[in-house]
Amino acid sequence: MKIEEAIKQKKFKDPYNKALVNMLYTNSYIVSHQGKLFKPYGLSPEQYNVLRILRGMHPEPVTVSTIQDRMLNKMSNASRLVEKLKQKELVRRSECPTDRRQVDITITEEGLKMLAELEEQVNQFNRQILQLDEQELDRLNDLLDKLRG
Amino acid sequence: MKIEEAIKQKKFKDPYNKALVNMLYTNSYIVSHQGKLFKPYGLSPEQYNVLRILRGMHPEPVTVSTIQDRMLNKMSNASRLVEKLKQKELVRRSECPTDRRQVDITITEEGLKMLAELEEQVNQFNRQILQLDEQELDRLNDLLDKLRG
DNA sequence: TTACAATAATTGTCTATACATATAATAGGT
DNA sequence: ACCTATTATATGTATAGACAATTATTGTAA
Repeated sequence: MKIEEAIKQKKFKDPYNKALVNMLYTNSYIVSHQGKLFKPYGLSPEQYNVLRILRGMHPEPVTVSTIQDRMLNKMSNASRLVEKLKQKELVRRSECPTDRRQVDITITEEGLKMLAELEEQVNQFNRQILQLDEQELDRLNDLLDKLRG
Repeated sequence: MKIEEAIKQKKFKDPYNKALVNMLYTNSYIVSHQGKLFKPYGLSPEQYNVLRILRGMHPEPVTVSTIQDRMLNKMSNASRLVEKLKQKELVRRSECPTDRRQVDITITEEGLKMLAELEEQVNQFNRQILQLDEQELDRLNDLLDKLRG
């Protein structure tokens, strides 16, 4: 469906405005569906992302600031997300031996198990939610990379 | 900057995963900059969007559910956003004469004035934040429209 | 070594999203 | 007219995003 129909706006000021609106709308479309996928597991999309980051380094621990660096949303609060994951026993925190300011975060076995359970569903979801073929995905990735300058 | 560098992830499972991550990351990039633009005016991006919707219909009033329909984020809470705008006297609420369940929302003169002040800044912002030429913007719009199926 | 700047993480506050539920008014069928 | 379903809006609650401020620790330079 064209963005004009989706938000019932016939005209846009210029292609810049249209593309910006289209980005925001499409993101909201993706995120709202994604939320439903993770909900049965009691995870938010950002919590899932943090688990992915931790698994990528496992069994090495990762500091909170490194998590922050790699998060999709740089402004979100890694400290609090980690706290939520810890309450669910999906991650472990320990004082960093070389720098007492830092906190080492490690994914637990339960965390890894949850990711494994989600793996196939997430792959299917990605294919379903993005109705593009591989060539179009490549073009989209290029355009987004260029968009950010 | 390529998405791989931006979030320091060397590889992605497949192009679907990469495009999804790229969408989320790029959206976050846009929204965080957009927030700074509106902040001096005490508006959030969604509040701005609601004002735009109301201006589009002015001087006709618009019901809360119509606003909801046209919002970029369909899951957000139009009722509360309108309440915030009313506190700033940027919109007016009045009972709909033909259906007492509905509430007619109209943008005030102050609301129109604020939009007018923002107009040029927003246009410049859109051009700055999207580092693409017009042909690329068209392609991006097409891909996003197709993406949503 | 002491003083000050820089860094890592946490906490507080406001706004917004997501979603469930509540309240009130209207529409439709009998 | 009456009952019920639907619709429009509002409200409650949990999570998250944006951003300022705080605390604790480390680095650095006089």
